[in-house]
Amino acid sequence: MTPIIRVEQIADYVGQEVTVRGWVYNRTDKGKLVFLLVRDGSGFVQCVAFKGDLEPGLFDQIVRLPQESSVVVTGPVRADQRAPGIPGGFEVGVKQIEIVQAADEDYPMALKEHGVDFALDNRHLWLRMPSQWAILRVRATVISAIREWLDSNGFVGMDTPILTPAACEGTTTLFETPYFDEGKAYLAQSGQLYNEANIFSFGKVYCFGPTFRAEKSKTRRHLTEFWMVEPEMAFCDLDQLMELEEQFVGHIVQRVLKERTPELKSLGRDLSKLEKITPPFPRISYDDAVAMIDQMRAETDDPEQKELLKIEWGMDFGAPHETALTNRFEKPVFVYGYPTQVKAFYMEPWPGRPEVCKSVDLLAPEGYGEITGGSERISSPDLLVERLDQHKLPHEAFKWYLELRRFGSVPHSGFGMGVERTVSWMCGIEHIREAIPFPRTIKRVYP
RNA sequence: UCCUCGAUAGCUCAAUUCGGCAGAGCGGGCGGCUGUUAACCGCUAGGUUCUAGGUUCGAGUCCUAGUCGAGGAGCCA
Repeated sequence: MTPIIRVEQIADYVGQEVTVRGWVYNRTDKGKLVFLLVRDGSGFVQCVAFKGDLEPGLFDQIVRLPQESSVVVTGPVRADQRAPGIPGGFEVGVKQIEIVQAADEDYPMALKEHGVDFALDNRHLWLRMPSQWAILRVRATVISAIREWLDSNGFVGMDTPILTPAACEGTTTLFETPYFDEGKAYLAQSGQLYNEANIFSFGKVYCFGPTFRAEKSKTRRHLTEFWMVEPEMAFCDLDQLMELEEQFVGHIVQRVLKERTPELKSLGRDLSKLEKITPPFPRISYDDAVAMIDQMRAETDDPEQKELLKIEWGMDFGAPHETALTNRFEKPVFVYGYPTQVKAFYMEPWPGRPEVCKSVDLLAPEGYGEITGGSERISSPDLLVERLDQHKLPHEAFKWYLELRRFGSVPHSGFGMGVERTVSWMCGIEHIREAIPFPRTIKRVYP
């Protein structure tokens, strides 16, 4: 019996006869010779058919086989440097071919660049293109690496609710939905507050799921529905948080490199840049970061840059600031100690400097910007009440959250990491919408 | 919410500073080719130039309004 193989393992079958099941991605016919580039989900492999090797009539069908036709191909595997594909360098000589379905001839995705609108309208088919296939394979590995590292480092996976009663952080806009007799519920934009409850039972936890933000952001870094992993730890301060984050991110990058090199290469990613991503990561304070940006602003001659890089102590960083800052580093860089006024209500103040809080963002290199945001949380019940009042947040909604500080409060910290931004950085792609199978943006909920 | 840009064949795009016959490549169809890499060669079909007005002898092109989209600011992961 001929083994049915996956293309990603084809190197193990050189010289053997195998069966490959998949779809015709491209067809090139040259008279009595035809090349089919077949994808099977695990890779792309070239299948070569000679007219003389096949039953009369069958070759004529293959020559006319439309793109995306489903086929079962059987024949010997050969190593051949000329053969394209992913991983490439191998081909299957066609001895038998079963045409499961000859696809319709009006398949809309051409083997070349498409406009954004067209590609997104056809996302259900665009997913079949090698670039999208490669990116989403990297995404799956990023997710797997996230869970693997947390699960093997004492974290307990906790699912936090997606339907929530109110804003976790009062600032951003929420999607709302009717909720029986209770009035309205809101789609979660973070599981953090629930995780702060969870740590008092489990010590170290993480939640991982979709989050929703009705922000009217229209940039290459934003989705309205995106995936976020949020670890939270009891007995953890800001320094320990940064140590943990760099181990975590380093692990994810190295595992992607180990398992997804063919995919990254097919995307044209510069692997040497990722190979450098190992702990420790540089750490700079917000104060120093402001000074660095101010200096860069003074050094640039570009008037547009000068305007974009305007900064004063107390302002949050915009994308241009982050990009300028990270361009100075080859690794992700921690920026810690942001002004209290630009951050959420629950962040622990810096000892002796109430205008600064114990927050930290991790900014990815090559212009990819913020991939994690975290902080040490306020552990004092009195201070937390004070902050709720300052932010004009209702005590009633936060009653349960305040109780966490009354029954065994401890220093604790956590962060959130955006999966799509991380995947975009790994893959070196331009736009976050390619880092999720079916992107949701302010202008798109189809398909 | 603001700024900038865009919309022409199924797709990607042309169509001359300054208005004058609607074009090419890919994809489709037909034919050719035993090593193609988004193959190549020949033939062929394919158009309400986003919508509505306006200027003009004449508008894809100029003007007005609108629709849709893009990426940037703000906000954020």
